[in-house]
Amino acid sequence: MTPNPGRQAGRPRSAEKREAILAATLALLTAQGYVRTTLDQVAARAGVSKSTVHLRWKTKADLVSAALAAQRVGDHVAPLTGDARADLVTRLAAFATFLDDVRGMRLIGTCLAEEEHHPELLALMRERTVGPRRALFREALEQQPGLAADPEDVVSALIGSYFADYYAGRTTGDRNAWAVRVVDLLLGGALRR
Amino acid sequence: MTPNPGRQAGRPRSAEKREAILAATLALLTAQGYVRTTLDQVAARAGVSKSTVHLRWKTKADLVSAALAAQRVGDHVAPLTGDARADLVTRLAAFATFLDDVRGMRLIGTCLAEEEHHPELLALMRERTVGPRRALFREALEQQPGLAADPEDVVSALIGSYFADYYAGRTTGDRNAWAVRVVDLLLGGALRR
Amino acid sequence: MTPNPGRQAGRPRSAEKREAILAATLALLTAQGYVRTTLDQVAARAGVSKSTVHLRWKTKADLVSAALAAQRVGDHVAPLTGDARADLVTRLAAFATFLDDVRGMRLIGTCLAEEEHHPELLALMRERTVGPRRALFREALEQQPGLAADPEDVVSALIGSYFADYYAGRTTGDRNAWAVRVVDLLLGGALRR
Amino acid sequence: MTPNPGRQAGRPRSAEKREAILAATLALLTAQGYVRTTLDQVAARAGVSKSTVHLRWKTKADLVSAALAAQRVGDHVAPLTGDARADLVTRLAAFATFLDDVRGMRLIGTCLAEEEHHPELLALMRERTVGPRRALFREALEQQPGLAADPEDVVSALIGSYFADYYAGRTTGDRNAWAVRVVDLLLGGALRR
DNA sequence: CATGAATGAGACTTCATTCAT
DNA sequence: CATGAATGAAGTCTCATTCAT
Repeated sequence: MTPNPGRQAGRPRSAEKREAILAATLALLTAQGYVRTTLDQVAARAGVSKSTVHLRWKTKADLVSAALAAQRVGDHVAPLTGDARADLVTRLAAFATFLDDVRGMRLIGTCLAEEEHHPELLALMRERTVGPRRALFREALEQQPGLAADPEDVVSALIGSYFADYYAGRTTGDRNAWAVRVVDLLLGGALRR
Repeated sequence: MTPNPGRQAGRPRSAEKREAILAATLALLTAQGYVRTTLDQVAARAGVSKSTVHLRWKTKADLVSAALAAQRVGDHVAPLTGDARADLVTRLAAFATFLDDVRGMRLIGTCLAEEEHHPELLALMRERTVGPRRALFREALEQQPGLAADPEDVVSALIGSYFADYYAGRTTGDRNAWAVRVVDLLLGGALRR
Repeated sequence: MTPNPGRQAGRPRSAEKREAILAATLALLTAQGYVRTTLDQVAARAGVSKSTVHLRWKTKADLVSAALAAQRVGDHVAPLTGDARADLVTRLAAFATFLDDVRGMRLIGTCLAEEEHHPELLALMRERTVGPRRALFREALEQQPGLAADPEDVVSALIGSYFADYYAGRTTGDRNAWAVRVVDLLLGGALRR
Repeated sequence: MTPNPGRQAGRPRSAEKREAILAATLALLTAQGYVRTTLDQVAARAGVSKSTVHLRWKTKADLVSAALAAQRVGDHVAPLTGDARADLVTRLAAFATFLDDVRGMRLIGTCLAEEEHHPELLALMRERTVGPRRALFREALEQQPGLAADPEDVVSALIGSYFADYYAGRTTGDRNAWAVRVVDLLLGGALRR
């Protein structure tokens, strides 16, 4: 009575479509935020019908969650060199460049704005993106001998410098020089010794 | 500016309604973000009709801009004491407490998320809120002799620490202790001397 | 603060539109049943926008309930003459003619079919239509001296004869002759005396 | 007609699935009506895929027609005893009990409601269900000597009493006592002799 | 034969905005 | 000035049906 459980019956789901849908969702999400992103847009951009989207994800929230969860962090991370200061600079510059490129602050903004209606979005970002990213900084930081501060505080100050600059509209052309300044500030402090 | 309360002629209650509408708008904006906030909700919360809202602001974007512009920063700011470290701690703790109380990150998130469709919202926040707030920190910081770093970088790291903590879901009960840690980290650096 | 409670502020709701919407709803309901009747159809037939419908009735079920509740029974009822047999014939013929004209069995069918999802429809029909209609027959019947049967049973057999004929596809051209036959059957019984 | 159960070749399980699908269709039809019954529900309840349903019946209307046509009436009919009154009571009570049990009025309601879009449903009911059922009553009635009324009128009044009671919400616990009352009313008439 | 994927048409509902009173 | 009616555009989700495996 039950169909052969070892073989998949029927037509298999297209993996390309899945990827296309998730990519389209993430792009639109970043550009317009959760509420403005419509399933029509997603379907059109992914080149599938709206119903195909609904076939795989029951609701819009499900789709968006899947798109966020499919994000990857840590591809192409430069390996540690043993020099904490240099590694922090490298990773901070890479982080800033990445967020610049993907307009990351808009996506982050959406998750913050939707915290009331869809707390799972922020939760997903924390789990899949924030956590791994912070771990990269912690890892680099732990190479540093004589660290006297709470590493999490340092990580927050590093990452937060990007956020606050963006929010204030401070633009920075050279991400490397910026990263050097921020890391030096955090490691050495603001005061002349 | 306020209509003479003893007279009947002119436009009675006009200013009250204006305030009520703007306050309702800001509250809803913070709770739900731009797109989810409807004019019906605003009108209901302000105790006026939807048309009354449209009478004063032509579009929803205008209304929201007005609500953001009406925000005030710097009420009840503690005066400087001459002790940069202490003043920074005071102001940072006040800043964090304020954002905690008004769920500020949601409003900020909305402005970031809407940057594509309504860049004026983020611009307004920068002009009316971010700028004045950063000035408070700069002012306190400039009391500090022997400052070797770019003050704007320090301000971004201070403010950004709040942002990054929030985004990461790091919760902090005692805002004062937290501010002490962050200010010490920024002024003294992460390394043992 | 509260607007003058004695006068209606703003534009009054058009009574014509209300009537048109309810009439359109009832007509479509009769022709197609609950589920097939769409708000687009209702709006188009009533000559209003869909939103106008929603302004007055929050949901489709509300609208349909209102349309059913607005039905009237007992307009143009012939007054009693004192002759029970004659009055029953008159009223039964009128009843059958009315149901023939308005395709009443379809509307009844819809309410029966929707009993699971929308029991309020059947309940409304019972309260507004069935009850008053049965009362007309009871009233006529009670004039009859020497009534030995339960009047409600007699009413059910009279009315039910129409239902069963319709369901069986028995067509009857002359509603008066049919009513005479049914009333005689019920009053006198099927057996030769 | 049924495939040889001892063989593997041909179309195994085909008949079982057919029965399961038709039974599921009828059950859902009764519970929800035509329009609300979806092929997904039918397939799920029958334990087959939606495509398997379409493989056998081209459209939803075809499937529903088949399900209605597959209904049987007259199983377990008590044989006639020669006593018309007693046989009518037996059969009327059985009829009422059956409709009570299978929620027959909802299915009937659906066919009435769909008369516009799918007249074949009502036609099928008349042919397969109404006709045979009425024949059972006629058969019992024809045993009665001295019958002065049109037998079809009597049958309609008997059956219709059930319909009208249901439509009016008159509930009856003891179906036998109810049948006695109705048959007596029809045979003897409502008047005291 | 049987399954599951894919789709186009359509339904209900929401909302910013414009009118009429 | 202020209100409530009226509306057009749009959004999410459902479903019968057709394809591909």
